[in-house]
Parts: sequence; structure tokens; C-alpha cells
Amino acid sequence: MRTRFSNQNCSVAAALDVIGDGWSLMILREAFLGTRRFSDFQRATGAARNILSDRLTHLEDHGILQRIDVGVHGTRHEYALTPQGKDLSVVLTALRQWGDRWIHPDAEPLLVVDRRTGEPIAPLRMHDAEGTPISGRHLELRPGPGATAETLARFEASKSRTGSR
Amino acid sequence: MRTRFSNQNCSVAAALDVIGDGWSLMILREAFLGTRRFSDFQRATGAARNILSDRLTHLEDHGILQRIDVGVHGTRHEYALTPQGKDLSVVLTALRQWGDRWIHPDAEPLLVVDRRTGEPIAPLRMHDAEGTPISGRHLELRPGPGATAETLARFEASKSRTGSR
DNA sequence: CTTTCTGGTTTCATTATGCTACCACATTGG
DNA sequence: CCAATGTGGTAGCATAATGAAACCAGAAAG
Repeated sequence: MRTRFSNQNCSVAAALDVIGDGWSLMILREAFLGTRRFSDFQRATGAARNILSDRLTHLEDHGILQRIDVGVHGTRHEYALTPQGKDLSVVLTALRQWGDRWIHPDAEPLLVVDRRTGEPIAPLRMHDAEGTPISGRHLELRPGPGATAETLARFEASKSRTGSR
Repeated sequence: MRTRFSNQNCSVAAALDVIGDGWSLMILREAFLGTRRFSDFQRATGAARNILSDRLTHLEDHGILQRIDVGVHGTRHEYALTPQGKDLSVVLTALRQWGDRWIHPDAEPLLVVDRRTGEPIAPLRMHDAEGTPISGRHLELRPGPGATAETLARFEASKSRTGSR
């Protein structure tokens, strides 16, 4: 079976179990462009109908999309982003900006702009608790409140070897 | 064959062709934790050795990792992040923060902290060109300099129907 | 009341994944 | 120097996921 990652005590792994499949992210990309109907997703992504059906159900089960009845007697519906789904815009934007920088430099297919000014938004950056931009070499990962004993053990081990990373 | 997305004139799709597979992101997560050796990646991710070998080669081919000889006579090597690979830290962080918020609320397995202060970094946000935080409803996607005729046509079509999104 | 559209499900061939075993070369210990 | 062990893979095979196409039921349109 396709390995699931959720047992790894890691939010990255947990997120990947929900959206870590290529089609899911393509569906979400379309959802952020305003697509809501099954057949529109199909046309826009090119996914096979069974795969699309499967992924839409999966995203609904995980609270990313919600199915909303539209026709009068309701076998017809739309898929809308939930707040949890909308919160993925940062992930999509991070991916898009990375792709723009390294794969399509100076030829961005799409721009994320501020609709009030028409100006592209700033590249995403990381900031410290006070809001000051922080460079990659000042970042460090360390166990949090949800760390398991296994996670803690791993950090103990690496701390003695290196200064971590 | 597994469908590739690069033909879609979209940086998200292009990025997914490079890192859009579950194992690739798990490998990158480990790389950011300081892992560099084949067997360490194997232990940490649990990926089968052939899959791991395949993905490491793929990531190297796409400029995310570079293979560095270490043993004296060099059949032994390490995989290090390139600048292009390091630039994925925003993507990983976005995924981690989303997973922390929605899947492990109040029980984050790992925290991204500023190593100088030990304080967790701020949640990623989007900002306009002047650096002011911008809310999701003010964001809009529009064709950029690399948009194909097809992309442009699609935006023309949707503009007439709705006010876009 | 027939036709078409939407939103799927089923079937089946093709690919990718995940094990396990195996292998070549290097290093280590004695 | 020689054996044992570690590293970084490949090879082969069973199983699971994917993708294409056909099929289908209910709703809407005419």
C-alpha cells in the first residue's frame, strides 16, 4: 500500500497525508481560481474522473472542501473551500513563488497581485516573533509540546553530534 | 504513466513535478534537519531503498540536492541542499505551520524557532509590495509575463462571468 | 417525454510502490 | 594481510495506485 506518513509525529508528514498528492494540489490550485464544479475541475486539471472523484471525496473528508448542494433536488453540487482549505493559500503561494523563481524566472505564468493596487505581492519570508525578517541560518527546529519520546530521543542524539541545524 | 503537470503553464504544477511526491518532501524535511547520508535518510524516512535512490537522483537532477564525494576514493557521498533546495524552506515551513494549526493544534511535534532567542517564528503571512500584511480576500491571480495564449484565454473567459477570484 | 448534462462508478490495462534479497566497494579490527 | 562489517546502491517480484474508456442514474432543458 502507499505509505502514509501520519505516524511520524511531524506536521509536515501529517499535512502530506491530506494534500501531499499531486492531484490534490492541482485541485486546490483550481479551487483558489474559483472553480467549484466537478466538470470544471475535470476540464481544468485533466485528471481522470475516477481519480478526481476520489480526491474530492478525500479533501472533503479531511475538511479542506465542503460539498454544497445546488440543484433544487440536490444531486448536483459544488465544492467550496472551507476555512481550513483557504488557509492553504500560503502553501500554494510558497510553491508558486518557488516555481516562479527557479523554473520560470522572469516569465511567471500567473502573478499573485493585490487586487486594490494591481501590484504583485511580496515574496513570502519568515519573520521572528517580533515581525523582523529572519534569515535561514538563524532558524532551528526543536521539539515542541506534541513531541513524542521518540522525537525527543532523536534530538538528544543529534545535539551531541552537531550543533543541530 | 504518472501524469506530469509541467505542460500546464503554471509554476505550482512545475514545482509539483519536482517535489510533488510524498517521499521527496519527506527527504527534504530530513535534509533541513541536517541529514546527508543515504542510510540516514533511509532510517529517518522509512522509504524503501530503491525508492529513496530514485528520489535522491531525481532531486539531484532537478538541482535541489547536490551529491558530494566524501570517502577518500569516492564511492561514498553526501547529499546536500543547493541554494535552490534551501529556498524550499518556506514551502516546508508553510506546510508545517498549516499542519500544526489544523492537525496538531496546541501539540506541535516540532517548532521552528529563532536560534538566537529560542522563540518560535511568526506564522507565515502574505504582504503587499510595501510590506503591509494583506488578507486573502484582497488577493487575485492574474496572467503574468510568461502566460500562454491558453492561459490568457481562460482568464478572459472567467472575467466575463464573474469578477474573478 | 425524449435528449442532453452533470456527477459520478465500474472495469481493465498499465505504472509505480514496497519488500526482500543480493552485490561491489571501502573501511575497520586484529 | 584477511575477515567482518558498513555504505550505497540494483534486481526481481507481489501488490497497490493510476489512467482511459465505457457505462449509468437522476435532473434539467426543450
